[in-house]
Amino acid sequence: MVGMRDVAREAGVSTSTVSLVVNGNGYVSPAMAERVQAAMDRLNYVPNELARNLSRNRTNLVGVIIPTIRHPFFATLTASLQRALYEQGLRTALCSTADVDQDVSQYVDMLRRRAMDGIIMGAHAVYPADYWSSIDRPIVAFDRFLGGSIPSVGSDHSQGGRLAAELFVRTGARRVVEIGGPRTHYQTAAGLNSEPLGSITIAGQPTFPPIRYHLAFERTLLAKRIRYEYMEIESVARMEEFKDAAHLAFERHPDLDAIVAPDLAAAFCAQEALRRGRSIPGDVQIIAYDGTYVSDLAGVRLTSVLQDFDGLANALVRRLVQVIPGKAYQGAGAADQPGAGEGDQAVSELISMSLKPGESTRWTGSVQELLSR
Amino acid sequence: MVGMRDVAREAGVSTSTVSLVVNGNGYVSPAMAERVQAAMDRLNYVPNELARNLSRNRTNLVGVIIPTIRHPFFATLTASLQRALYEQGLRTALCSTADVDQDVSQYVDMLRRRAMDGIIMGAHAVYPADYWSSIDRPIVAFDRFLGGSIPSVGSDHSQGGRLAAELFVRTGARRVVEIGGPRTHYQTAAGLNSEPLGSITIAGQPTFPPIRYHLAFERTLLAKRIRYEYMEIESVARMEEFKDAAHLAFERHPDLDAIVAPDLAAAFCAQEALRRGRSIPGDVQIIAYDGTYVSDLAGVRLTSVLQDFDGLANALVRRLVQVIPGKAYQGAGAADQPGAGEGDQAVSELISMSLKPGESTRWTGSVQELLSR
DNA sequence: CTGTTAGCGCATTCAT
DNA sequence: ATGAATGCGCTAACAG
Repeated sequence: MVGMRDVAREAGVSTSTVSLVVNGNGYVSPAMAERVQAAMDRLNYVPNELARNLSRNRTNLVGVIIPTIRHPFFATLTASLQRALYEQGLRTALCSTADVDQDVSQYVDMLRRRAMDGIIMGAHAVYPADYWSSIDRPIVAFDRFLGGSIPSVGSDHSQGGRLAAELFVRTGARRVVEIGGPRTHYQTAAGLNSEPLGSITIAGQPTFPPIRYHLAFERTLLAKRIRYEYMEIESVARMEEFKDAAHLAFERHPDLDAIVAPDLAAAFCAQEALRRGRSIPGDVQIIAYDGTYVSDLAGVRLTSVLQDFDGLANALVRRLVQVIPGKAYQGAGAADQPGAGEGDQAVSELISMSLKPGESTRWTGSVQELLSR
Repeated sequence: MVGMRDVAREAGVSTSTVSLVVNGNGYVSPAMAERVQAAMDRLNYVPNELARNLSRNRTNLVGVIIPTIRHPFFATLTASLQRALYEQGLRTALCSTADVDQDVSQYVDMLRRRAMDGIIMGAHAVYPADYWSSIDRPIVAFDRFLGGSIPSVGSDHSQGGRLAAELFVRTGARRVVEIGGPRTHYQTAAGLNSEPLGSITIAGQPTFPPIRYHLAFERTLLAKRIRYEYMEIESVARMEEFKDAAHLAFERHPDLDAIVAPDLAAAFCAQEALRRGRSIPGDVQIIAYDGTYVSDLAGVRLTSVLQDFDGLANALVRRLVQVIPGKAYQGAGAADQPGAGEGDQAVSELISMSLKPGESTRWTGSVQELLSR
């Protein structure tokens, strides 16, 4: 293997000079640069990143921890994350817990051992209150709280829930069913922080895990005296559950006239409705919550409350880079916002959701206004 | 940061002893091991993998190159790969080309610079004939040929195509439409190897890229004088195309009575058929080719010719590990097959496909036999 | 069995 | 602007 010293010898210079031209850091006279470059070409020199990594104590690898990459939601998010990371010169290590049947702690260990520069935590895990903060390495959380000073980014589910609920209110829904994730996740999310479930403010910071969506949705509907039911999905990783849930929703609540559900479940609901001879959106209105490509697979184009995947990814990566020692965020961010340099240092950041019109809900005049929000 | 020498000093031993207990390699007296362990705990020692990597010239990272992780097919494959890799102590670097809008060569560079121990190449790319072999680092190809001695693994599409065709033959299909990937991929796959398109043997090795499926399918049908059309999808990365293709299939061939298509396209076809008031499988039979969870989203459970994702992943990873210097495959493999140690050294390996019964095709007596193959 | 020692390949002070 | 020297933290011969 040809190393830097070989190149140096070939070019008749020292290794440090070679290093400089390889990394384009300090100033090297054009003549020298030329000679070194020629030597590198001649010897077919390829820099060794292992060595560079050890020197700079960095990997340029970020772990993305999610339940399963097979789920379209996480696949979409991961795709956006990969792009956002790449724009910062970072590579993506895929760390799905369910696909490998492995605990999150294995990935955290890699972080500790410096096999990764940081992790983006988007999977469910129950740990003592100080577990995450005690790691003391770059971590950001997606759609959840990991405690104290660990930054987190997520969609503004409070707003999303309200959006969905108001759409149903304005289109005259009377009997609404919500299909959602495990309630235990909500419990632990709030419980570990010793906050009552009803409270949606933690440590003075906005709170965004799905519970907010749930609460905002429920609250808005009940205020209008619309009947409302919650149906729980056990595991996000088992996709068959979505199908069962769709079936059960109609079985248990034959008189339902409106459903909001994660888009995979929403797609199944649409099929179930049609199978039962109930028209969409005449008899049953459906809102897909999330808005991946799946919402187009249902037969009808599903109206959806969609998450801004690119926005989420950008925010997550920006936050992560901020906590990686000696790393600066590249591109539009804090720098060009005068005075905003240290502005958004709140530990959590909310990315707003939007309404994507489809054919699965009615569109009265008063609904149009929701779209422009 | 506390390093090995600190631990050594604390335990009153030398660094090499510490190294031995950390890695559990050589023999250390239990007493020593105990003392070292205690020192490590006391000092909260965490080994630094960057240093270990440099020493051993290894990353334990494998790049999985695919077009896009958003596509359910590649998501499913990637999930299986991640598991298979993890079982060999390897981590997964996600390298999708379309999601990042980046050339494959960037990832190959990482491989060259030793940022990864190897790559699994599952994306389309056009390079000169000797590009891949000249890299001279661990590479295996998925469903394609990269030239000379680079191992490749893929589904036995020849068998898969025959399976689909024979099912249609036996259920009396008369007018069949196949929806498939870009023909240019076929062309280059064969073209670069200077092989006529009709030939499906390259360098005496079995050939498996999708062209085989295509050819086997076509051949079987034409032998029975069944009318047959091919519809091309331009880009695998743009999922809307599947929807358009489904629409076009019915538009261009109103008299079709059987379709085989990648499962996303097949799902759309099912919806399109139902929308046009054509019953499934009465008027139109549909076979989903691939068999990810998507084939269950169509409303009817789609009959599918499915790829053995775990089998593919295991084979890919086994082959890759074989070409990683100084690395041995863990678990069931060559070792316990007496005499098979060096047995399957053919450059390409075919994983067989199977038929998954569904509601989208008819099931006559003579069809049952196909299932047991 | 354990300690000593010499790298792994590059970054990066410092003098010059 | 360049070069010589030192260190990153660990592994693996080799010697004892």
